[in-house]
This record gives sequence, C-alpha cells and structure tokens, in this order.
Amino acid sequence: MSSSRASLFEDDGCRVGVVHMRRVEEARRETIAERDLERLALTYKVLGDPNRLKIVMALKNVEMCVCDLAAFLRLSESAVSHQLRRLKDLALVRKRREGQRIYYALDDDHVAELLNVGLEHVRE
Amino acid sequence: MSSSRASLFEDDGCRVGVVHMRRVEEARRETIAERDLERLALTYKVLGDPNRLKIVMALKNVEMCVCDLAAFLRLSESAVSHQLRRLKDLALVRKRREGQRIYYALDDDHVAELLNVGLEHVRE
DNA sequence: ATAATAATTGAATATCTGTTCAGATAATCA
DNA sequence: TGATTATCTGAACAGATATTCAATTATTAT
Repeated sequence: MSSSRASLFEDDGCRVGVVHMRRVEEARRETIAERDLERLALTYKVLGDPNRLKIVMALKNVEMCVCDLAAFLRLSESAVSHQLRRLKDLALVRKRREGQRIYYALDDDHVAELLNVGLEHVRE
Repeated sequence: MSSSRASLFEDDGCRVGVVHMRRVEEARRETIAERDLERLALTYKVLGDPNRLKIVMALKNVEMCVCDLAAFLRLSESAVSHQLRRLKDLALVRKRREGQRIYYALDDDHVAELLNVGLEHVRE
C-alpha cells in the first residue's frame, strides 16, 4: 500500500498529489532545527568558492598573514580580507595579531576533516 | 630570517611585498590540481543552498521521488527538478526510474559522511 | 609627530544563482 | 488513440555575490 497514490489536502491548503505521505511526514519529523540547517548551508557555501577553498587548503599546513595569502592567490589584499571575514564569521578560521600582521589559521580540526572527506568524494 | 620582509618581483611581473615567501611557495607546491579544486568547490557550493541541503538530508534516510521532495520542501516540482539535476551533476545523488516516477537517493557514503562532519562543526 | 606598512571597511558594479513560468518528454491507462 | 501523471528543460527575472576602488584604522619605525 505504501506505493499507492493519495490525493489530499496538505496542511497549507494546497491540493497536491502526494505519493508517499509517510516518507514526507517522516522527513519532516527527522529534519534538524532550521537554525542549524541554515548555518550548515552557510558553512558549505563559504567553502564553495575556489578562492576561499584555496585559502583553507593552504591553512591546513601553516598559518599565514593576509599578505601571504594575497600573494598566493594573486589577488588583492582587500579581496582576501573580505573572504577571510566570511570564513571567520562561520568559525572556519581564526586570527591572531602579531605586530602589524594578522595571522590566520584553521579554527579547529573539523574543518580539515571536512576538506578531507570532500576530497575523498571528488577523487572516488 | 623567515619573518624578514622581502620586496621582490613576482613571476607575473607585479612588485609586491611578500612576507613569508617560503610559505607562499610551499602553499603553491602543495596545492591540489586545479581541476580537483574546482570540482571540490562545486561540491561544497551545491550543498550550500538550504533547499538542496534539505534534499540530501532527507535522502539520508530513504529514497524519494520528485513529487515527495516537492511536498516536503513545499516547493514546485520544477524547482526541485532543477536542484536535483545540480546534485546529480556532482554525483551527490543518483536516480532510478520506476514507471512514471523517478526515485532519488544519495550516491555514496561519502555524502552522508560529509553531512555528519559538517553537523559536528556547526554544533560544536 | 610624520611616514610607512598591514589590514579592514563600505560603496559600486558586473556577474552569478534560484525560482517561476510555459512548454516539452516520457510512461501509464482508459 | 487520446488523456493523465511525473518529470524535465530553457528563458527570464529578482535577488545575492565577488571583486575593485577609495578611504580608514592600527601598528611600527624614524
């Protein structure tokens, strides 16, 4: 019976053909908190830009200042600074001031692990 | 000496102040292939949208057809179909036809692992 | 102080992205 | 066959995004 069709009214009042109502309701129950999901999406999104990804990949090995990263990416320091702020807002990197320079590093081990799992998938 | 400043000509001809040339060169050597990096960035990017993320989270538990997912997300089937194509292009989901319906599921275990590691980071 | 270096910030713009809409395929059934 | 259901596709538009540019803050050196 689970594959039989059911035409019914959804709780938002729209008449729709729902094939597996059980699965839909189950999925709704299992969904994580909207706040967590939003933050998780932002985390992936921030890694989804080639230049930001290059930054975190480089920081896997050693901390670097903005100037280093700009030279590495062949990008303006302003552009790098903008990207670093996004990475920092999501707790992917942390900064440490030393005189005039500010050194960036990965914030915790989860970040490196996230990169490794992603690489495994890409190289499968 | 590694913290001394070095003003020099980069190989692209731009005069820039590079603080830790060793680190920059090391980072350039360690960089993964541009093709892999591009693909890795696309993988994260595709997970970086709340609706697409909801889709893969739901598919962690059970396969679902487009109609189910549209009901679950309260989104048009067209919109869901567009998103599913992006997920499929990056091998995050696979499809299986059964009559008129097409069922989607996660493509491999890496995907679920990627979600789990991401969740750990968000909830830390 | 003044100058120089490192990094940040906000505004502007060109580009990219997600959804909608209308129409096209594909499979099933009367 | 024609009708219905499920899914896909391409164009278009509104909203988001990355970089550049100019100006600003913070630190160090003279």
